[in-house]
Amino acid sequence: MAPRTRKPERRAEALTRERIVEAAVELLDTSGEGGLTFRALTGRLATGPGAIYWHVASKSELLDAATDAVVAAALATGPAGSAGSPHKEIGAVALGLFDAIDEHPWLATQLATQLSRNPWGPVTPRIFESIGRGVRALGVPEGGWFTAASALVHYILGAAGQNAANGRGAGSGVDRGEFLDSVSRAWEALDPGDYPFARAVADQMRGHDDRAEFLAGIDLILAGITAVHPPAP
Amino acid sequence: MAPRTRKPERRAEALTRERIVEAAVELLDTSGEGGLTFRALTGRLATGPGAIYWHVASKSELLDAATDAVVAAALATGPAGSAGSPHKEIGAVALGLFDAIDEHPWLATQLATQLSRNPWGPVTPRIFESIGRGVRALGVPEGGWFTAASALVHYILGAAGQNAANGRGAGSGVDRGEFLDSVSRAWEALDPGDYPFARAVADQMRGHDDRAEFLAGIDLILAGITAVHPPAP
DNA sequence: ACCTGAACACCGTTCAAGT
DNA sequence: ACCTGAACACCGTTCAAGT
Repeated sequence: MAPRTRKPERRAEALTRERIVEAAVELLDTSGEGGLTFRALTGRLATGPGAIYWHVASKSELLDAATDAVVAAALATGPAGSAGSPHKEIGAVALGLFDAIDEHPWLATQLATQLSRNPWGPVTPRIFESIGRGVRALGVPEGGWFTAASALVHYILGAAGQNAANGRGAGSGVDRGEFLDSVSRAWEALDPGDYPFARAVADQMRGHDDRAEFLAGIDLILAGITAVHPPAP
Repeated sequence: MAPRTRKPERRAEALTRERIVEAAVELLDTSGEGGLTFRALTGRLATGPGAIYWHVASKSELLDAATDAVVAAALATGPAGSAGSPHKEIGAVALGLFDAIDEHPWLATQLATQLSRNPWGPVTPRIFESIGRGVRALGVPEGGWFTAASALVHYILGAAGQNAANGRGAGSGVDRGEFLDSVSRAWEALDPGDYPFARAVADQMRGHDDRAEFLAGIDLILAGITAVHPPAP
């Protein structure tokens, strides 16, 4: 037993970048964005801050790594091309990200922060790739790939951010229906001269289903792509 | 002179919530997101932290107020309905936000943060209203208003966040062409098995124009809206 | 090469005290 | 009602020292 110590893979003791990122994700999931501190991290990993800084350059690098790890996992489900149609495949990828944000609420803010600080980091090509395959399968001519994929990616990230706080009501304690109702009433109470549209739409907002609405937006963009690039007959 | 002191409006000395928000925006513009601290703020306003806390509940409320102020200003240009067509009007609103983020780079992160923390705060109805008027003018039936406006708003916010760092190269010191070129080469160097699409599209990415690409995405969504809701003959 | 942990500079926020 | 400013708790990061 314990013969050569050649591959101590399973040792929980070894401090690696991976283990640090893992612990960071757990802390973020458990205690939210404010929960990730070097104090909490050293406590959980039973080390000092110096040990963490040996593997990771800064807190923001750690956050980037956590974000990348969660996004990669979200995009890895669904073996690429598994869905029936390109349309469905794009929807599946989008919903994968949507659900990841639902499970890891900190991801919305962090994705936005990371993408606006470093828009061309590792996360962007990951998402582009998953969406892009669907775009290509849709029959869009090569010249339109970048624009079509960009539009979808931007929509997905924007929508995901906006819908993040709507989650399954986890933590907030307030019922989602009640919450939307109060927002809807707030919109109805806006100045009629300044906000005619918001008031008119308040009722639709009240009853809307995040997921369905999210997919309806995808459908709208796909319809636009098809209209601009009609499939060959 | 100085007869009754009834309306000391112009006195620079009076500390008001407005003046605090104004100073916060200036600090953010000058020194970036990290530049807004209560120390810097008290220095600039010549007071103590307690004075600021009398007018503002917390730093995050102050950030929200700064965001709202800048967004309101960005949407206020263009007297609503001034553009020729609904299509152009939506484009103008979108570009207004796009440019605001270009001028205030911190706005991208802050918008994303605020919208994912409090998606139904004052900023949302503002943007919805501006976009929504265009949607209505487009002839979309009332039942489709919420979905169409949501799709546009989400796209705009997502794209704006992603493009924020591309600004006029202000601060970075690196030429934009050079920068995109290096990113493009990085994408071309990705694993061919894992990233076929990203590699194929790297060249289009290299030469792309943010603004034009942004508007092309708007066009795509508008085409989708028109396809789903064909205008009455 | 990897880890320890005390120390540093700085932060948001509070609050008793003033006017 | 509005402002002052010292004090508090906490944070990310560093670094001389250990193994």
